[in-house]
Parts: sequence; structure tokens; C-alpha cells
Amino acid sequence: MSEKQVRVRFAPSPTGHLHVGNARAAILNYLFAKHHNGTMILRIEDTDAQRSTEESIQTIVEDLNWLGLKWEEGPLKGGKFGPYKQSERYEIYRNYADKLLEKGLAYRCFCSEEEIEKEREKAEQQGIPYKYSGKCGKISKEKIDENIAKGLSFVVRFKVGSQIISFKDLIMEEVSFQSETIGDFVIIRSDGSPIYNFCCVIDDNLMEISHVIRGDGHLANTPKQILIYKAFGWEIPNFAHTPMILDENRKKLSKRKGATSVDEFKNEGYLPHALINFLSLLSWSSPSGDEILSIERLIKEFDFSRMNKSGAVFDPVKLNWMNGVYIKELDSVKYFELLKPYLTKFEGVSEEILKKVTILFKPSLQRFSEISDEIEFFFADLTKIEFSEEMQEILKLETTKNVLETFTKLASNETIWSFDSIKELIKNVGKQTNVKGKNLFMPLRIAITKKLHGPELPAICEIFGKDKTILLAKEVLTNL
RNA sequence: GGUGCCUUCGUCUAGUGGUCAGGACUCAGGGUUUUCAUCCCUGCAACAGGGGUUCAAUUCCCCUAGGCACUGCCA
Repeated sequence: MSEKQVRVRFAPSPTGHLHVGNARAAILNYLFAKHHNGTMILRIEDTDAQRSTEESIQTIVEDLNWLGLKWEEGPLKGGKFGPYKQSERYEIYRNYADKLLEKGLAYRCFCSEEEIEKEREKAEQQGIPYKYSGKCGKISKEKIDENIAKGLSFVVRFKVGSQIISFKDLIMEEVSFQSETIGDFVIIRSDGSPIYNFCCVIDDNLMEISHVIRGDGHLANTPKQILIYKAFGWEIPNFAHTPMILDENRKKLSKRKGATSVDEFKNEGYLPHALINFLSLLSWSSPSGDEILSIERLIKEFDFSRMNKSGAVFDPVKLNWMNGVYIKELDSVKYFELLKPYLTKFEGVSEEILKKVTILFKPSLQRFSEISDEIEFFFADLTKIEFSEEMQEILKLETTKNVLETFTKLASNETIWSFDSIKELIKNVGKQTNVKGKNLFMPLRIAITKKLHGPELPAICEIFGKDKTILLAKEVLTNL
């Protein structure tokens, strides 16, 4: 595979947002292309006029851009093998279908949908696997002309014949099918529009695709496609069918439980790099065993030989962890810039304060969308917040009263109010009350922040300011 | 039903004809932080089952079970 120029394509159908399964296919295509210094193509498979939308193409392109995946040829972008939208290539497909018709490798089928449906039901009742009978393949030429003259509508079916189709998949290895189980399938609809399996082959050939990398849902389509390649006498590309991404029940990852489309991850505050890293680690692993991998390393190390054949469960908990790792690595300028969109709730607050407050959460944040809830207590009226049972337990400690009293007393005498001075202050409270560790810090933390955990206490007090800090401590004291 | 693919800790995975079956996430415990979190360390936890082949099988072969996908005038 090295002599030949590597050309791969990502070919989504624009029927909604970019799903993580498709995103992974895009990522793998990208990594493979870059690894081999090849070319990546974006092709829009919009032959389903009912479901395809222009907006969807937009969002898919946006999502791909957000991920940072780049392609050399595609709609909008152009390239010498265009157009890259299948809906703009119908003439091409019809021409190739005509060639097949001429060669007798395909035929017009005049059966109505109702007729087919009846046959299908009958087969099902009898427990026999259904496949098209092929009866229209035997109609005489005169009859065909007569039918056409009568204006009867027809589909074009590919004549499958009988043979064993086997191919070597880069991931699944040797795979073979008996063509008899397939049945003559439709390549052109009655309205003249072409069907996926047909367009896909025509385009992959015309666009000189060297490697077809796609989800293993397409594995069963591959023999049909190979038959078409053979019918035209075309070279068959390499196939790599990637195992699917499953949900926690080991079912095809679908909506309903959590996020499944790239834009949802984007909105929840995941970093594109984290998503790519995480997705690339499903069914694949680095030879080094490392898990946090830069894009450069992924490109360098990616290879189908290290890919499993089994599906992988998408574990959002691990993704969150990984995203947290990448957030920690961000420098503070970039961190704040990416966080800004999640701060709309705090419009009236100065950027300076927001920067100070949000930076405290950089080590613990897993998703940007969490920031709002985390920092809210800085701007809320904390005197109105109730204590949870766990908090009350801690406040009930014998030492609590003394700690809070000493704290407010010493705090009132402070002249400077800085992180260091507050730290020192708490140290002194410990000395004077002879309380330390948890029993010293937790009552203060709870009284002042109304939370069981958060950033370093002195840092919070500093931002609150002296007056507010003392006020909050006192307020709790009076109710003790 | 038919066809195809798959099966190592809960999850993602490494790995080999002889290994204490390794790592990561989660969880638990400990250490640092005079607190929580971060961070560090330790621990829990797996070769689907049954037959072969072999001196030896998690690894090779077969069967069973289970899972998933496809089975459209969807892609």
C-alpha cells in the first residue's frame, strides 16, 4: 500500500449532526491519510433526498472543522474529482447504470413495491430468507420495450449471479460471502435516482480512493460493492471496517443516554483534542501503551494492525477524565478564552474577577459547562443557603464555635488581606484554639462557602474580601 | 429465520504455547495538602463455557452459548 498514493474519503450522509461513530470514522480516515502523506476527501452522500438537508452539511462541516480534521478535496473546497456531492452527480451514475444495462449485468424490474412487499411477507411466513426472485431479469426485450412504451415505472437491479466473494479486510482480515444469499439489488430507483451501494462504488473508483475506511455496519454491503467493481472490471480498493462504538448496554450507540453527537460534546465543553484522543483509543492502542497522545503521535503511530475486531463501549466517565487532563494542560489565557462562552450568566461581573475565580477550578474541571455551577457561590447571597446534613454534622463539633469566634476576631484585626496573610491567619486560629486539620478547616470552609469542597480556602477568602468573609463566619456563629 | 462479525478485570485495552496475565478509567485505602479537590502510592477486579491438539493452552482447532450488525426503491 505504499507505492500507491493513499487517497481516503469520509462520506457522511447529511441527515443530522455528526455522530461520534461517524466522527471516529472521520478521525481514522484522517490519521491514516496523514500517516501516509495521503489525501483526504469529504464526500456528501445525499442520495436520500427525503432525509438529506443543506443545514446538515453545514453542521457536519462545522463539527469536522471544530475537531480540527482537514481534508484536501470536498464540496465548497473543490478538487479535480468533483463535484463531491452525490446529488450533483446523478448523470454520472445513470450513465454507468446504462452501461451495465447494455452489458446485461443489470436489468429493469417492473415489479411494484406492493408486489415485492407481498413476496417478502410470504417468505417471512414460511420462515425462508427473502430475496428478490429475479423474475424481471428474464423478461424478453420486446416486453421490456413494450413496458417502457406503456410508461410503466421500473427500477434497475444489479444481476448478482452465483459466486463466492471474498476479500481481505485490513481489520477484519479474510471475509467471504456466498453471493446466492444476496439477491438482485436495486441500483436505480423508479424516480431515476441512484442508490448508495451503487454511487459509492462509482465515486470511490472515479475519485481514485485507495482505502475505504468505514464503520463495520458496512461490512455486509461490501460484497455487493465488490460485485459492482467486478462488473466494470475496476480495481478493488482496500477495505478497513472499523468495529462499532457501543453504549453501556453493548448496543449501537444511540441517542437518549447522554451526548452522542459532536456538537453536543462541543457545547458541553469538551476539547476537540480530548475527543479525538479518546475516540482513537476505542478498539485501538498505542504500541507504547500511553493513553494521552498528541495528534502528531496519533498520526505517527496509527496503524490498522493494532486495531481489534470487537466493538468498544463508549465510557463517558473516562472521556471526562481525559478531558480534565487536557484542561489542566491548558495555559491560563487559553483556558479563560475557552471558558468565556460558559460565563454568560455572570455578565455583570468584571472579567478580572472572573479570571481570578475560574482559574481556581482549572485543576479540577472536567468540562467547561461545569464552571457555572462551580463558581456561582462567589456571586450568590450565601446567607440564604441551607446547610446539608453532612455540613451540619461538622458544624456541630464542639470545637467549631471556638474556631469561628477566633477566626472572626483575628480576621477583624488584619490589615492586609492576601492569600498569604489569610493562610497565616488560619494557622494562628489553629494555634490559639488548639484545633487542627479537618476540624479546623472544614467548619471554616462550610461556614464561609456553604460547600464541602472547593479550591483552597485562603484563595476563596481573598476573593470574597475581608468584610464578606467575616460577615459569613459571624452569621453562622449566631445561629450555632 | 438467513448471512457476517465479535467474546481478556465493571469499562477501554496490552500480551504470550510455559507470565505473579500488564496498563488506563472507575471504586476502596493510604500519603501530600494543617481541610475538600488536585497530585503521589497501594489495593480490588478478567482470559464466556465445553471439547480437542500438546509435556504444557488465555494463546492453535472444533463445538456451544451469548452479543452485535446486515437482511430496504436508508446510508
